[in-house]
Amino acid sequence: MGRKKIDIKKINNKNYLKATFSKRRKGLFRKATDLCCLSGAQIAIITFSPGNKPFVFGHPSAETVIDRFLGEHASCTMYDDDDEGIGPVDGEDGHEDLEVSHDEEDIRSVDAEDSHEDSEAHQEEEKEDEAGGDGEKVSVWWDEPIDENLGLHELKKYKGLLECLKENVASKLDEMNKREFYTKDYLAMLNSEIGSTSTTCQERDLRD
Amino acid sequence: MGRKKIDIKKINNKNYLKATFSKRRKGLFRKATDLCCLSGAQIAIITFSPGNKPFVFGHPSAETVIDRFLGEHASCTMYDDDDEGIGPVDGEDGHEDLEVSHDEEDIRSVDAEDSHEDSEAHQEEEKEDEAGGDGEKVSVWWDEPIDENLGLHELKKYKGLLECLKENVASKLDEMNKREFYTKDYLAMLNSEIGSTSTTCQERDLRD
DNA sequence: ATCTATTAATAAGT
DNA sequence: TACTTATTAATAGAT
Repeated sequence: MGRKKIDIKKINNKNYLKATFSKRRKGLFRKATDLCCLSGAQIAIITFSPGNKPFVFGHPSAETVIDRFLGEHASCTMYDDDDEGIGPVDGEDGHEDLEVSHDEEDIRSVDAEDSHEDSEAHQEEEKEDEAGGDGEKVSVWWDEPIDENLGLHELKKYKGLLECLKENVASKLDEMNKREFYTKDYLAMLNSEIGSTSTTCQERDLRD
Repeated sequence: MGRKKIDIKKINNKNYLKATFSKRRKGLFRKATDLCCLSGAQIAIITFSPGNKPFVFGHPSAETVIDRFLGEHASCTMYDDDDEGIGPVDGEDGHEDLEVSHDEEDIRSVDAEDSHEDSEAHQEEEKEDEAGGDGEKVSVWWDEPIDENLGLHELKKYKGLLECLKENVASKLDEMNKREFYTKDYLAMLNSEIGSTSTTCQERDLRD
């Protein structure tokens, strides 16, 4: 899709790599946004750029979707790494037959890149401590640059921690599910938003 | 992008909704695949369709990326004996300069849909027990019957991708080995996989 | 699921 | 990095 067809293989030129990642990442998030809007599906996208900066997209929020995902296979207590079980995700809903029980519309994404921080945030009901204005790299964890030169070592080191986290998430999620997912009136909010923009998508772009 | 421009707003017609979700979800995953291939970025996408069926894409695996994401935010009870700065946020980054410390190449995704279950999977090093097939809805791609209409088209389509992955793995593996990270012989595995099947991608499709 | 007409995304170039 | 434009890629509607 460009002046010239390109092979889908690893790009080595750093500048080209960055430019391409940036463009395509945006395109990917745009696609996700469209899909969410059209179908009401819940989507979470977590990306670690070539520079290892996290960019995350989520509807209703990355955490919500991730929790649901983890919760659906982590119904038990433990799971070693050998359990790659994308488990039988049937769980709670009997046979929704396309019925979207909770149809909130809220799309958000947060990302961070070396020399470019670009966040697209969308309506939300809470969490909005602030973002941005802290000079250049900002502050809220979910909207943070979050960078560290970690590697597999770190990942390994936190393996246990993560497992613990997963457990917590699993139980929390379970609790949440029992209470009904989210009862917030995203829709109403959304409608008002859509009324003016036809899209719930807002985009912030903080250059460094 | 079609015979006619459509508004990006909630689709109500169920059949149209399903068809659209299906098409676009595939498009989204394809985009993610391309982005991974081109940039080597780690990406995880979790989707819950309108029918609440999970579809997940991950490179190197959804869990890997999710864990990394959660780990970086994990501010809970972590017992890190070595302060390696995974800290939530900031401070200062070492300016990774695009260096991808650990870059295994493996793209996988698993999904399930009411009337359509489609899984695209690629190389992996282990994990292949698991049960999952919990009846009819979901299942784990690596433990599925895979009998019905195999998506040969998809398979062909990923042929080139796999080749690309193999290439990447080769170079990355070399780099990795030097650093002690992973010692597994991904390359050998990859080669045998690609060599024998021309594609490591399997696709299942269960109509309802 | 397939097949085209069209629109959308994007590689290069600026 | 943000635009612009020529092309390719994705996909809406129809089969």
